[in-house]
Amino acid sequence: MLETKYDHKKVEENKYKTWKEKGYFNAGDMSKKPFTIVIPPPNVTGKLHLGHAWDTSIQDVIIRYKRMCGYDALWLPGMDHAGIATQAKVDRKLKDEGINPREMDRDEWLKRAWAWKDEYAENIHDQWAKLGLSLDYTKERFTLDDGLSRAVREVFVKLYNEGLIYRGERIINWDPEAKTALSNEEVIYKDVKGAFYHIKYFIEGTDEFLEVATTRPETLFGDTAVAVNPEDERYKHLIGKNVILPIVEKKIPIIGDEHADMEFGTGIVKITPAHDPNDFEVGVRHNLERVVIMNPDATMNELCKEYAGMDRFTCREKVVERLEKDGLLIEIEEITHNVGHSERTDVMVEPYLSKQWFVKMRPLADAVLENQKNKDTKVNFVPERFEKIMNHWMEITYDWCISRQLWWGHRIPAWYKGDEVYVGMEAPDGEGWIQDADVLDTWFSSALWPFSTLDWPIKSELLDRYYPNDCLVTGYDIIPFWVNRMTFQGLHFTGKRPFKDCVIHGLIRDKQGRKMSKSLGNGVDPMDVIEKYGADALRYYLVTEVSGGMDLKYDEEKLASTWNFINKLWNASRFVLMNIEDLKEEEYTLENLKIEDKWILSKLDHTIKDVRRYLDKYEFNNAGASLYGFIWECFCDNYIEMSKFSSDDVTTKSVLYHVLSSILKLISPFMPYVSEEIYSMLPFKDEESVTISKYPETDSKNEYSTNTVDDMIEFIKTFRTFKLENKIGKDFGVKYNVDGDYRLIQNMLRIGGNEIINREYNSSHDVIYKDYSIKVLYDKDDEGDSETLKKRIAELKSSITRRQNLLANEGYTSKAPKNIVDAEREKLKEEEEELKRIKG
RNA sequence: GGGCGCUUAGCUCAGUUGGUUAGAGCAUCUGCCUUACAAGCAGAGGGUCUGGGGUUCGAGUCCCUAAGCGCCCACCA
Repeated sequence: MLETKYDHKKVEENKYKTWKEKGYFNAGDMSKKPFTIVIPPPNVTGKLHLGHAWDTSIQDVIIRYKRMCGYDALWLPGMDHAGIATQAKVDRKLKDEGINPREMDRDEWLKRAWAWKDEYAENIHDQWAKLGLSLDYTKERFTLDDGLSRAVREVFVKLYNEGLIYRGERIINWDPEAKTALSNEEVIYKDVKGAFYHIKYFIEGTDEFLEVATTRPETLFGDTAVAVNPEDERYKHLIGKNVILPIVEKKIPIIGDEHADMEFGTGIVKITPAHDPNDFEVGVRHNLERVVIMNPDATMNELCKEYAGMDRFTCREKVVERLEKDGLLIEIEEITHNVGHSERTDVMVEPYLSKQWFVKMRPLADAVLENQKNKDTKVNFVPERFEKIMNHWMEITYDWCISRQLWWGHRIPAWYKGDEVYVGMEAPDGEGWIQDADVLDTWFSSALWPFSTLDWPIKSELLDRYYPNDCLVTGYDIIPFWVNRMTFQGLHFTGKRPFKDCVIHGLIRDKQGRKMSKSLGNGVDPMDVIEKYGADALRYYLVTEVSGGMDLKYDEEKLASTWNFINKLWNASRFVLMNIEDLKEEEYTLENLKIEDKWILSKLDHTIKDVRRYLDKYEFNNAGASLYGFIWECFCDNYIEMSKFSSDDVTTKSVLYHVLSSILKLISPFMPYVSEEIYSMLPFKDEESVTISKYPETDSKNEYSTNTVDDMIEFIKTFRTFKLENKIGKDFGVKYNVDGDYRLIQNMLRIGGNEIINREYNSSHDVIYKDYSIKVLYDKDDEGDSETLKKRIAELKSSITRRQNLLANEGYTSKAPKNIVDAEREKLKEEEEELKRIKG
């Protein structure tokens, strides 16, 4: 028998291991229709956070539901090598050991990185297990696996041969800490206090100067022109002349270019083509020299005279001091502006001229935009609005910088010999070829995840059967990084969308609404939550708390209340199990149903219908609310109470059994542990585990009208309210004013017998609801109608007036749908009758 | 600058294609140890749905508009 209290620790012990050993999570039943989800691979950098718990819980609910619905459900697990993030962590660890990672042999370093990966992958496995995720580990993948690496090379080589990958010298976002290029998506813009330095650039051979305003005076070493707008009346006559570059004392031309905004600042811009993306474009138009003035670590290089070797920020100070001394500094205007920072290392990104590999995005993005117009082949976002985010990105996207100056990742399959470049799956024959030292952006391999995990480019059974994936679940924050890229790569290489549905959830925030982050220290470890409330509570809370796509404010009180809900289910089960202990399978029957049996079976049927409908639409909050209401209100508060008066009846037992086992199945995708625990204690069952049982289906046999019992319940409530408001204790009498079936009402109110009048009372009151009317006899000191009665009369009167007015309105009766108007008339009639009865 | 979201009970959130008197959990108040559960039960109170305008017989829901909060994208010499 069950303990009186739900103990999540006991319940969640050992079950996962059994499920895994039994192979419940393994896909491959070819007789069934496949349903696939591929997990968003977590980074092997560390622990899973609450966001992962949310993301994976949603997926587990979907996949368990589909599995129970009879699909060959594959949920493929895997992890991401997470290039820059992992490399930074491994480097830090090495530094802590006193080792300079960049002085290590590359292969030695990689050994350390793989050791790190193994360690953290185990952590993640443990956490997945605690969460109870039904992953098919036989198909687990890692982005650096041989197969996936092959897929990466294949894609690189093909895109290169198609002219969609190229190598070029461009201004890229440079992370001086990690010393690597970054993509635009890896740059976070933050408001930073800075200044406009107004500097005099003297016009060659004159005493006149141009007032140039810049936020980055230290880059003047790389200036190769000064631009004014060609339409600018103030300066256009100067175009073609030269200015003397301060400190450097070099002549540079004044050019006319539309990049110079007449309205902004002084209208004069210094042009530094090697250190600013806009200036780079200007440089291309005017054929300007590109002078790189920094080293990869963002210190100034040898072109910067005595400033060489200085950090860029120190250099700025020194240059400003020097300009001031030379009388070239006009003004320092303090401003706040947006400056790019590296997503991973948080250092200020340096726009930097360097040779990198790029994916030419335009044709790939256009293909996505085209495909999204086709209802049958598009990626369906849930909620729909997130499609706009992808489409917008596709519209404005520009070439993707994919090379990273890191060690941890897929080596770029390009080899160089002098000026020759070879791109191929394997190293070219012949002597003297040197492979590109760089690796690919992590997201390059992630972009292939939906099919590279299924053996692509090998045309295997896996790929054939499980691709496209049915569903992808992820947060809206990684649509640009990942969803978009999977979509264009999927389309380009398989000719199909990578997944049919893309279910988007929000971010987890703290109680104040702030994003959870390491720096704020407001993060919550899902393992701590599981320790305290159990995985079932955490899962149910996360999955059902908010509607789709919304952020979730983490609130521990809600977990406590979810725990209470499970405890309620636990105790209801305890009651049922106690009552059906002796129920034999062969006795089980749903014949000879009493009215309350029909009522609960019908309510169950509705719940099944709702939950299925909501789950099919990925509306987990609605599914949760539906289950919660059914379990607590319909089953516990009403049916169980009613059943206590016919507990020896084999039909009652059968109904209790039927409803409980249905509840366990319905809730199993959300709460796999507790449902399993209780299911295992049923006297007989369809399957050895609820995990592999069949998800309940609606049954037209159970479509009974629930009105009668609903009305009785309303009557019971009215009666109780009356008693409470009039402080009536146990001493009162009742008289039945109207004939009818009062059995349930009597039982629930414990007023057994048709008539109880123990003695004379000085007061009485009719409690009436719809077809039921009971006179309550009691002692009362003061006179007059009871509050309950007054309230009901007032309620009825106002409602009747409202309905009369509504029905008198011709616009309403002529334009509103007939069934709604009829229902209105019907209700009016009922209320009028009730009022008449009350007033006697 | 462009776009998106949010604003509903004290708090956290639901609210299907417009259709009774807007719901839930927590919190509050009242009464209960009623043998499944006091982490519970039975009740109660609490909302001019951010403001303004419009469409409609009818608006929390659709349209316009204003405000506050949050996010995304772009620009910022």
